[in-house]
Amino acid sequence: MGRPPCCDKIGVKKGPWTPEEDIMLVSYVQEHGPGNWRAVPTNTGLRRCSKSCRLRWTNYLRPGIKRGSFTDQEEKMIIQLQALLGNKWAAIASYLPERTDNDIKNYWNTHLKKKLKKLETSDLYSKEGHCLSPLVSTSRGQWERTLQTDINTAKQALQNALSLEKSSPIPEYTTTDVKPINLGCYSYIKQEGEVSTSTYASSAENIAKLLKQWTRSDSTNISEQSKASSSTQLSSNNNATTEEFESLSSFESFEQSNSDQFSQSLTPEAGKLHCEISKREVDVQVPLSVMLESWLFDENDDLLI
DNA sequence: AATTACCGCAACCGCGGCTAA
DNA sequence: TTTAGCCGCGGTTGCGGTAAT
Repeated sequence: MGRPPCCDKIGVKKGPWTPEEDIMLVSYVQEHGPGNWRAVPTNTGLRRCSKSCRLRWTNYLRPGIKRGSFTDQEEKMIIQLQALLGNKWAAIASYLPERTDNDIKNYWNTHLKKKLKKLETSDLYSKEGHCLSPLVSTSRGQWERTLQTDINTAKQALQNALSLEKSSPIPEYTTTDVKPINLGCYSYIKQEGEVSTSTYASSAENIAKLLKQWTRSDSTNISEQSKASSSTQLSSNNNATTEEFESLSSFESFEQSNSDQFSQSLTPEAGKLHCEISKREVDVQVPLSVMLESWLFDENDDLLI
């Protein structure tokens, strides 16, 4: 099936986004909310295809995206969720709402895959007598045993991660952890020589301001628009703005709005976990770690057949 | 100092699911 | 029922930065 690419129209721009384009896109999304992407290029005058606009928003401009290096907890979660779900990056990302699926996918491909490969070949690993990926198993029975072990391993690792989190909470995401500016845009600036770094910074601030105003003035609409924010890289060079964004930690609404879609794409195990999380989030604001813990250590868990 | 190799990340591409006409 | 178009996802590519030689 498939369809011809939407981006081979004449005059459609490709490549890194400029700050100006970012502002145009953010302004539009503020006004109309995310969605109806096909209308974006027409209504904004952006010479980008709708797909590119959506991607730019979801992977970069969307409020609440955490940038910088992954924490140990995040890393462990990704490893175990990957073992459970496979390369379902969007589903995995739903458990790490501050990370985009693209980020997680990149991190997996560039770091974790190698790490696990090393682990696989190491003596320690062979002593364990199992592997994290069911792909290496051939027979169904083998696969099921592997899956069982994987789930147990996942639980154990998450238990460790969560107990770690209790004793030493996940560090606050400070401005020092954040790249001051986007490298892609920075490279554009360097290449084109049209605008200086300070100009970009000012543009980034503008975007942050736009987002700030949006989240303030339209707070009732935020959940409907499936968007909320905690902090954003775009405001990283503006401490006051960052703090304001951190106070708006309502990614749960975003999670909730996509809950059904995510659940459908998950395995029964992960689906149950996800539904459980979603359900509880509706009732009360419970920390993710507590919900995970609850699911992980539920003695009546009937999924581990 | 110059060149090469590798790494990380943003963005693109193609496909499948879904839905409305 | 068929077809066309939109959306979202996963895989892949391209490019800038940086470490190694």
